[in-house]
Amino acid sequence: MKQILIIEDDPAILKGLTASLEAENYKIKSQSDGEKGYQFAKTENVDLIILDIMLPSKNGLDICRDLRKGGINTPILMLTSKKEEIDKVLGFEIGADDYVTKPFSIRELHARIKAILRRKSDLTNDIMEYSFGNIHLDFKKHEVEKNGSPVKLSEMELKILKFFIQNEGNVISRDQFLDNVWGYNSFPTTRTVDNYILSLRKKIEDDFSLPEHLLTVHKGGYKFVK
Amino acid sequence: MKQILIIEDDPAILKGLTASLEAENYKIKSQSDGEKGYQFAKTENVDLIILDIMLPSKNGLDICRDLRKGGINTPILMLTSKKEEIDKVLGFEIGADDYVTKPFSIRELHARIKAILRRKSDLTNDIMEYSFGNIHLDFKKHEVEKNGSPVKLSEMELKILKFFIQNEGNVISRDQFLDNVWGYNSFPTTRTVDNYILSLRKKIEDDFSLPEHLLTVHKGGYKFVK
DNA sequence: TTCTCTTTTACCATACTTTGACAAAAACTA
DNA sequence: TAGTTTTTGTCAAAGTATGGTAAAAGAGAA
Repeated sequence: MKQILIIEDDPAILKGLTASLEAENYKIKSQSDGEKGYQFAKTENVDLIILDIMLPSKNGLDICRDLRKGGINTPILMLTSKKEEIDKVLGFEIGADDYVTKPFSIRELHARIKAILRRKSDLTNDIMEYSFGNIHLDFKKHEVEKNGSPVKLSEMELKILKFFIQNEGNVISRDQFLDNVWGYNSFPTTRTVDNYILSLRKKIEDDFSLPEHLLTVHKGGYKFVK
Repeated sequence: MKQILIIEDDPAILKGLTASLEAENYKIKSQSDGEKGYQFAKTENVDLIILDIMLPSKNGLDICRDLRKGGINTPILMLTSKKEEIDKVLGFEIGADDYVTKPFSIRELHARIKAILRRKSDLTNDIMEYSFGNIHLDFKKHEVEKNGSPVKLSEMELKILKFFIQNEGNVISRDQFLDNVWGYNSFPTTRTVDNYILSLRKKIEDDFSLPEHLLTVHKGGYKFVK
């Protein structure tokens, strides 16, 4: 079971968070004071730290930065009140992995937690390059080649392809696509997914009507094979 | 079929919601009074609660918090009128799983409902791979092999086989199949089951007329032996 | 504006699901 | 035991849902 450390001073929030996350099968530890939380995070081994920006005695940003300085790479998820604050949170300066701005739903929080944990544990998540068939992908450069010549993929198409690759061989339902590629705040039709599959097939399959890599699984969704 | 409890005092909204969600194949129960809704939620077993924040006699926030305090973890989706209100709604303090702000589209609501329900059911992970005789199954990849070579099973066939495996050795009546594999919302003939058994036997037995794994139990149903 | 990317819509083809008919087997009757 | 009834096996055809596809509508950026 994954362990999560919550550093939060508001007892109401802490209690609610703890209950919700325990219900999702995480083991929760908590600290309500910034300095204590920092010490705890430094010494104890947890899988994820949820950190409120506003804290007594040592604020969240400082904790985060100091942990990173001290070589602690435990993933950190920040709770912030205002959108503006987040600019600093992410990136090198502070080093948090993700953030949610209040108000947020448990669903969103949990989705982000899962995403962070997955990212950390799953090497395929930060694939930068990948090849299959006569296709070569460079996610970093946002470049795709088929038989050596460039093919233009849109942002969405690339994301979908990446998700395919991360789940190579497994059936992925249209809803899974919507959840994972589109996220929790947009709700296109499942048919939208079909259309992306179509255009991806046209771009990367030799014959889009006889796909070899992006296969349909009737009543299941799609799956990618190398 | 998933059951949803709607706690909402505005009859117009309630009626609309009920109709829309019933059309999406949910079973709807409703309460228009806060206190009654709370009692109902506490005693009856539903899969999801949709809760308006503004209610007579006991408001939505209180209901939500009290349910959580009482150890009830049924997912809750809040309906709020103004963005501002949700500050408090948030999972932490109150314990709702998600929220939508009015006005909202049915499609969004439904997408969120699906997402919440899916998340809950994700936790009950089941068999992903299984082998018996010369058959190997991979439910995640949706692949079946007999003697190492691939066999095509439809979604239904796979579900049935899975149900067989989950009840290995036990006699399963045709009605049990219909209830568990088809669900409570479709009513095929029991003959339909026979037909699936037939096609499964053809696909996985060495001699479909002398089955070794999918056995007939006269007057009882079928049973699976490894 | 135009251009590009995203999403919806609608129609069609196809694969899957279900039904119905009849044959075969098993169980019951007397 | 044979005759009758019930249950199951099997196939082919009908019915339905799902996916493929193109084209149009919407959204957003340049």
